[in-house]
Amino acid sequence: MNIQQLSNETGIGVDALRIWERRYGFPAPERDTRGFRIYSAEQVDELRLVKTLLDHGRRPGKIFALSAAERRDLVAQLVTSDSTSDQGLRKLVEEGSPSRISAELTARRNELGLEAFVVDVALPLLQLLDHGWTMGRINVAREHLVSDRLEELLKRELSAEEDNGERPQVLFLTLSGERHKLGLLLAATLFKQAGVAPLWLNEELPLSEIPALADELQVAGVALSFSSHYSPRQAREDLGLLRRSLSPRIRLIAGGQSVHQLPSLKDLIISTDLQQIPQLVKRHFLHPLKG
Amino acid sequence: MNIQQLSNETGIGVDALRIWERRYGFPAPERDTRGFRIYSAEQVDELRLVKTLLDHGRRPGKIFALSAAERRDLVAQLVTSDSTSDQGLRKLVEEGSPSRISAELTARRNELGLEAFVVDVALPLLQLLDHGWTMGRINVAREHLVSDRLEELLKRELSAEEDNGERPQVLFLTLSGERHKLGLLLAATLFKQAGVAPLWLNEELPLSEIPALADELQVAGVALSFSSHYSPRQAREDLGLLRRSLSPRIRLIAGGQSVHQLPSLKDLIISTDLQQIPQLVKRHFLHPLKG
DNA sequence: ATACAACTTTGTCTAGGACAAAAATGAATA
DNA sequence: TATTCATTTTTGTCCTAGACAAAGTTGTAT
Repeated sequence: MNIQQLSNETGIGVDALRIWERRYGFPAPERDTRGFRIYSAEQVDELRLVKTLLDHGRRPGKIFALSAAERRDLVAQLVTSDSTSDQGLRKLVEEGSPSRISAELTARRNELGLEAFVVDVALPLLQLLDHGWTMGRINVAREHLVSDRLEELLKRELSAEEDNGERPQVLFLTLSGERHKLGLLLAATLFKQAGVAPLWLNEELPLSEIPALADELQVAGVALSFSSHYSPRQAREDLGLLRRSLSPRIRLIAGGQSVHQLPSLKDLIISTDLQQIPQLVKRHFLHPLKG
Repeated sequence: MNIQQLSNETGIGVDALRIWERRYGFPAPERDTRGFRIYSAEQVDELRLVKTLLDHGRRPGKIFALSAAERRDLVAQLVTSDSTSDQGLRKLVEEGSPSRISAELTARRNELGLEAFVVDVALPLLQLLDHGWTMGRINVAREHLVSDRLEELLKRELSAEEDNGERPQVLFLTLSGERHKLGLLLAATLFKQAGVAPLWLNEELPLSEIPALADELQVAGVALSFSSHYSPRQAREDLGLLRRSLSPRIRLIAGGQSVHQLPSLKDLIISTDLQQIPQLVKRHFLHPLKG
């Protein structure tokens, strides 16, 4: 695998890969006849672990000071503890066929109702996927297979017709560079359940486009999420800028890893817990004066 | 805008941008205090046009020999869909509300049937969006708003239950780094209409994961698309590698800009025309012995 | 404990060079 | 005239190595 492909697969920049080799001597790929780097499958796996550690806030200097085994242990420690006791769910993730997965998820959704499904099935499922993937228990393909079925189900819920037409509209989207959308999708589903009309924008949008769009669509709020891939600093800066350029009557809601320990900004709603979304919606959208 | 952002927006590689400046003196961006390139909005627009010309087969040497006005004229000439006579569609793109867009698209789909809808509405719509965007007529937000509604509709078609269970399964996906999925989604819809059972993977997948997945799912084929953002060179290499690592009985289908002028590989089906998908499916999937 | 200054780490940019692959050109042949 | 083949030109992706601001860490003084 060449350096460009590796960069695509891991999300680590080409320049970073080269300078790590210069400074830390790792990764040290083979070279082809032209002197071009060729990375082995083992190096790719190793770099995936490195990326996970980076996403959890460790710095390269520390990471490369560890042995491969120590890195593995550390990752195991950091990744959300694998305490999901739902064996059915685990089995589904590890070996279910696409149609089995869809069927099982749909069955659970109907049995539990949407709200309980999101909190007790969808969220644990995401954690299971995340954990299984970083530890190498399940491969990327498997992860996508499962998460795509969940996404399909949730999107269907989102686009289903509602009873009345006078709900406040809320725009759900991610900024350019933020590719993790499933968490936000869970939130959007709960928002809908709680009484708003979610408008889901699937594609990432440059910050500068948002104020005009929100204005044009006359939404009551804009909800964003920032996964661990997004630097917290950047998230804070973006949210500040967005708050200032957005009309004051439009509520701004942020969620996701990178926003958990954010010093709260003025007129910014931070949502760290899916379970509190119903209250959040009531307070900020349905009975705004009582809040 | 810095060089990395520009590269993301235009799909032109960072190295290409720098070497064009070295060789042709264009683009010649301002520099900040550190000597870093800063591209102006005009240069970004200009480079979008350049990219369009490249995608139409012109070579940089020729492109940069032209004046800005000549380039604009040439693009106007080359871009097909300005001739889309469907004024309703154009108006919808430029000023329809999300719900209006969804309603209109659904109405047309029901009126025309799926096949005609894809060919006569969805495809022209994509071209209209692409054209409007390259010429600066519509902004990113608007483009996403419209394309997301179309995506929603098509996904619903894809996940709708079919009559019988014995269709050959085909896996639809894009490789890591390829983010344009709508063209492939149109194709998948037509594949379904023509009698295969499409399995849509929404998230990009590393090449190396595909053979095992295809095997596990027992699919009859794998379909990929490569937009103009994907370098044709890379596309060819990837397809060659995939062909070699995929079980020979699994058909491999490729589509998209970057694959149009590809010297045909052995045992690779290249699909450049949506209209021919029904025949393609018949020949390769339904009556494979007659082909 | 908190604030501030000094130091260290890090990734993204810079420049210019090399070279294979693709495209264009030209010459020779059918 | 059309087709093949060899040569030349064009082109983008990789290479090395250096610079520096921004982010993170440490140490000191309040």
